[in-house]
Amino acid sequence: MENPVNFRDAVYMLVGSIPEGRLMTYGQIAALAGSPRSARIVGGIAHYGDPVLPWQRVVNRHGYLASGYPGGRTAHQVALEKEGVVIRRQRAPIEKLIWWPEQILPDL
DNA sequence: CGTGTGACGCGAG
DNA sequence: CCTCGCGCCACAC
Repeated sequence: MENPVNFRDAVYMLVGSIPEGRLMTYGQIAALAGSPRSARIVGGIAHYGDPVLPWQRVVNRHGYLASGYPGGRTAHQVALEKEGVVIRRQRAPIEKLIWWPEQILPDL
């Protein structure tokens, strides 16, 4: 059985599964969705996709805030800080907050 | 059905 | 730590 879920649907599923206060990267989501080199596509889906999903929990490889987030980086920062994520110099501590669906990390 | 992206990633300087 | 350049590829139109 091939993957019955389209890339985009897989992205939706993954983004929707990110716990509050945790983060995932575009590349990581792309890889888990079955297309490791489509990180940019995830960004595109974030732009055109369902605005209800917690896109604020998706950041780039370095933890930097999304340049195209509705309302700009400021809005992105506010959304994350609401979940307790501390942003410093436009960057989130991705190393500590990254969420891995297949791996339960010990309590922080 | 062809074309142009881009909320990315990564190497190199 | 920073900037610059280019390959990538599903998606919107």
